[in-house]
Amino acid sequence: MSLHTAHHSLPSPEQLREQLATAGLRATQQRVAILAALRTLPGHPTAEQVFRQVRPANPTVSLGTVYKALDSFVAAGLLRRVADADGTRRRYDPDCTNHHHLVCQNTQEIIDYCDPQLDRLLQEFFAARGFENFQPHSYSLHITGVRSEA
Amino acid sequence: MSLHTAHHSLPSPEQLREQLATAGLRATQQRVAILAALRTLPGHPTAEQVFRQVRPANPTVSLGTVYKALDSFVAAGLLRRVADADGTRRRYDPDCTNHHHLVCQNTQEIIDYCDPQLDRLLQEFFAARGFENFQPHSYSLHITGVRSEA
DNA sequence: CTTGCTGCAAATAGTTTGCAAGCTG
DNA sequence: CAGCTTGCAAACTATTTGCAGCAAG
Repeated sequence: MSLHTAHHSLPSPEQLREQLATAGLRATQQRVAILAALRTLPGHPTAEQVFRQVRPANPTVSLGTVYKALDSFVAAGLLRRVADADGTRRRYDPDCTNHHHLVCQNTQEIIDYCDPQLDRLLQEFFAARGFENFQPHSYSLHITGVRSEA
Repeated sequence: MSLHTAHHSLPSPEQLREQLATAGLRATQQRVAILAALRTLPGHPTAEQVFRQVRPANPTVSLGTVYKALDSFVAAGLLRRVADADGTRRRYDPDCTNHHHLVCQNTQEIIDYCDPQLDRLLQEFFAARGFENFQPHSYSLHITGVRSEA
């Protein structure tokens, strides 16, 4: 079973600029660098992690700018805000397609998990069942357990 | 379909004291009051909300104590820490049995949702499927949508 | 009695905001 | 060149910590 360790080929600066433009955002150097970092970092990075990834090559970028850029990305739908297990910090999920999460109880590690078959199962289940006063829109399954060494 | 608006009958101080003792915690006045508040408050309260609930009747309880008590409750398995949608604050879920959540996109409201049939479905699905290097333990479905007026 | 718990206040962590100066379209 | 964006620092919010005194078992 594949756990979808997202390694899309890394986009070029031009592609990033275009993504920003399409989203209706100004393609500043900082935003391009931040978006690039998001495509590089695995999992669901925090603002701090993005900052540390971006900083070396762009010593002028400030943490505040990272926060502002991430906010604008979320508003533009390029990114999703997710809470980490503790709820102490915010994480950003660069994958906006619907997916599920495996959470390791020991390490707190969060692994993305895609499963169209599961999606179908849930769709069908709730199509048949339905709620009285709630219109479901999307489903995300949070699977808690322990990572076993393969 | 019932949405399980948890209204167990409220436990007496003695029962609360016993719950604490059973969990291996000293039954201080503060903890009894805090545990009582958790049984009263609907949904997934924040530390602040618990504090405001407890304070009037117990003017001596401090916010710091609420935090410490909640932590010890979590450690003892009386409570679950959950993150709110924003990930900015921590919430505490007094229901430690397995359940799912409906999240309203408009109001951010979180509604508990119990469904043994769904639980069974998930159990069966993952029993058949299995992961390569992950041992699933429990499943929690996060259903995003909009609350429609009934 | 003795060990853990409380209250207070100060410390920390994460995020937001205000504003002058800079860059993008 | 108009207006969004940046960088910086200060402000906030949520949570943690240190420690002397108190109380539960």
